[in-house]
Amino acid sequence: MAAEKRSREARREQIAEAALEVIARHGTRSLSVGAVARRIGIVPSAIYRHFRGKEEILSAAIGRMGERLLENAGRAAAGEGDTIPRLRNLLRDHVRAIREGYAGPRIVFAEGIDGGGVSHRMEVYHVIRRYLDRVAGILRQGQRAGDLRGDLDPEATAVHFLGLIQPAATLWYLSAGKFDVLMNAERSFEQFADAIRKKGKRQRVS
Amino acid sequence: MAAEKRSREARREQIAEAALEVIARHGTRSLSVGAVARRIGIVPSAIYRHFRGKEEILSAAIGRMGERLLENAGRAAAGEGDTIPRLRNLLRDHVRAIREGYAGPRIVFAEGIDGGGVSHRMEVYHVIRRYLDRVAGILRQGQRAGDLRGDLDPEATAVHFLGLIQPAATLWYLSAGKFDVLMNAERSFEQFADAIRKKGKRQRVS
DNA sequence: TCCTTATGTGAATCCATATTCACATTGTGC
DNA sequence: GCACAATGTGAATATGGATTCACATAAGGA
Repeated sequence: MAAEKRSREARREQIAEAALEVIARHGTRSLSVGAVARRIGIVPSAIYRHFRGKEEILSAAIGRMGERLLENAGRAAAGEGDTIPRLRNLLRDHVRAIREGYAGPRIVFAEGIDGGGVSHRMEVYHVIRRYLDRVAGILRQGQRAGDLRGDLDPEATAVHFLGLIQPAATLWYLSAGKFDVLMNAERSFEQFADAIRKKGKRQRVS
Repeated sequence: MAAEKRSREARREQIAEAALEVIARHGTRSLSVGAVARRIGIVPSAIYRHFRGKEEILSAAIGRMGERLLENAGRAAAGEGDTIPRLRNLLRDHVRAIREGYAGPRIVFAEGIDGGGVSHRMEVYHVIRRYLDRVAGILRQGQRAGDLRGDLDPEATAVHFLGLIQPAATLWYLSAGKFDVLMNAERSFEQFADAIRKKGKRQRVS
């Protein structure tokens, strides 16, 4: 039973997407060339027509995952209104992504990824760093707008923001979805918001 | 070159410890029966005299790791004086463990662990939950002592506490130690402390 | 329509890892 | 000292995954 041929571009996209889906569904450790091929409906060796090997697939998948993560943060950065609700919305986006089973949160928040060398770690690291820069940007905006304390360090606070969701995500994955990620993330967020809000500051009307 | 024979008990301890050392040094994905055996200086098949298989080694390693994590939290719980410095000390213990290269943080904070089934995920999950219960206990003590806000939810706040260090740890591992885990964890901690401290409360003298 | 190239298939190869098994050696108890 | 059990060794086996390779087929261009 021969699969339909696809153009190089189309197949590369499909392969990278299938890799993310395998990760999302079964975890990063279950990613194999075979699993990706099966998901698409081709044989494993066909994959090598489009990617030089597993390492290249991983890089493509990480790149994709990173774009989506940055999109989320970019949306929050581009939004209008008071900073804290925007950050809350970003947090909720992450919770939604976790629950709906996207691969990005699983890689970043819970399991890491490794296909044979340091290079993927650095790729994931740079994805996270770029994301944190985005969040730090939002925090700086908030400071300029007078929503947030002027004395907070945007970079370190962005790391803290990431920590509002990471443990909840980890526990959600470990418990196969039983842990209440939303409630915990939001409770943590309220404490965080309390700490970063400029004192005496009321919420601006958006 | 024959290795010295060891009693069952001694060897089991040695194997479990070697497993944690392999993880600490090279990450959870590099754990193999062979790597453990090499670390000890015996052949891989000798391992099966003492453990039924890799899965049992993993369980022993997770158990050990869990005990150490709980010890740390237990020390903070048993300490005296104001709650917030005790939590800060606990946080610093974690940072130290990360930097000194213990396996526990690597498993819990960054990479997870998997040897073939759901069972290890649940083991790690339970380790973390027991740890969080310990931290929640410290928070309750703090509430009763009047150090902390009475309206904070101890369980959710314990999750937040975990989030003060987890992203920093993840980034530290991903960057092979380049990320400043201490500074970031402490900055996050200051915001956290601000949010949970009972208002108008001065630090008790210990 | 024909030819060439791109892509898919199926078999084979290689490698690493987990594990079993038969033999060897050491340590303990009588 | 001897016998037995426990533990270590080294070879073999099984499995899964990554990858290569020769052949097959489809698609695009002349």
